[in-house]
Amino acid sequence: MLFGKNKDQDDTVVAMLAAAIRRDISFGALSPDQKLKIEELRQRYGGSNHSMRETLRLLTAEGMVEATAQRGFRVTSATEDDLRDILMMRLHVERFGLMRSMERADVAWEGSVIAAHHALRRAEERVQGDPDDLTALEWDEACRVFSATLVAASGSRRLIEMQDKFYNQSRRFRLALLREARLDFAARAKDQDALRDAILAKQTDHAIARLEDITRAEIMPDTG
Amino acid sequence: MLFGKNKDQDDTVVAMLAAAIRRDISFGALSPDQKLKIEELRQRYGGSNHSMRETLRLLTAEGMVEATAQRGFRVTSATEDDLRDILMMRLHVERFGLMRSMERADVAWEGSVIAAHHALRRAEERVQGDPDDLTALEWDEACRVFSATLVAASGSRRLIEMQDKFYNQSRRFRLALLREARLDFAARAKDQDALRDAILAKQTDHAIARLEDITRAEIMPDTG
DNA sequence: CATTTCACAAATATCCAATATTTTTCAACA
DNA sequence: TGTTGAAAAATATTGGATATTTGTGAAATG
Repeated sequence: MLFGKNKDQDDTVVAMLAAAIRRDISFGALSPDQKLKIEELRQRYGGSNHSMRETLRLLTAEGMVEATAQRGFRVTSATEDDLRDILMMRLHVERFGLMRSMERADVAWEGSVIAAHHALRRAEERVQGDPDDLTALEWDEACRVFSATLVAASGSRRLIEMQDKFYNQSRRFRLALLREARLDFAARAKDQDALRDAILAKQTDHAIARLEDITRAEIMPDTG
Repeated sequence: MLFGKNKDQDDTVVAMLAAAIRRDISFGALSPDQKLKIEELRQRYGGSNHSMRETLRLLTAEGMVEATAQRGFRVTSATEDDLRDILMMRLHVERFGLMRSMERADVAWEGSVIAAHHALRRAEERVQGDPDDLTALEWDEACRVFSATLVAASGSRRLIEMQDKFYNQSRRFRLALLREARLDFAARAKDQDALRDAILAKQTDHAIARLEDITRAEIMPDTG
């Protein structure tokens, strides 16, 4: 029992469907505002009509899909304003979470920050150039883990959940930036290193400022 | 069908079930951590097994219900820590939203603040003593509208949604405080008036401080 | 010619009943 | 005392069917 593995993973059909559709939305295979008809989705992803409905309801909760009564589901729109709104919220959550994490920091958390930063650096080196989808996915996962680690020691379950939710919503935009080669990897490396160092040096204000820099660069990649 | 009433409204079965269960959780008819078996719920509220599943999935997204794979649903637990976490998040969201609203304030918004404050004051007067459920509901609704109004001009759809979500989660605790007569209505009136005045006077810092006072009084009602 | 109306097709929401899978219970067993 | 392994209970998933709503286009109206 002590070493029982975590069985709460993607066991269920609904969870698998959700993962597949979530990924396709993130990669743009399902476009913003696209109508999601149950029958078509079933043909593409499998599952029964009810499983598909439940899946879409789940994705609606995550903000990837929007539902209108009596008018079905569609992919959440992704305008410039949406991007700004999502990243603004994510920054706000992560800023607050990072502050709290730094207040409650212990050695284990500092270790996980270092580890996540290291993995991120490696992933960023690998993803430059012309990455395939798998490399892009690994890079995105490293980004996700790094961001999640920042708030992991905040002690607030709901804050952690919210960070995850907004990260997922921002993923589409981030992958689009990567595809279009609009990311300044040199600047990112510098900011990420500075953020890690500020965290380890317990310079909260400095860390927050670096976090803001990193996020802002994803809102306006061509100006800063 | 099962609920022959208000057919003219756009309410779907799932939405009606969700409203009923949400209310019963808020009022404590469904206790924290209580197992929610589909069959029992169907007997009590009606609906098919799928509608009920979808409803529970919806409530899960709102944080009122928790789901575990292969182990069904249960009412979200409501410990002292949960209360603190929820109110901390709500305060954080409302604080940020209020700041943004005050930056972008216009006459229409100021008017809605005044209106919401007025309705809240009336509702608070009426709910003192030994209120019945309907009065309590109306009071709660006035509280909700007032809080929602604070962030309504923030310009961020997601911030507004988040405020609503955390308000809904905090409702249970607030109604419990009312039932147990642990609310200091005199202090609330004073704080609410001060908050409204600070908003209209565009004293952001002061308004934020009053908002914090109000929220803190709901976390530790007997010490403030 | 523009507009309204209405029937019909498409899509969505819901329900009933049945099967498969997974947990939980509990008593026999070493 | 602790383990094992069925039986029982609960959950997850499916299929097919029906009601309800929405969208569309042609005929009717002024």
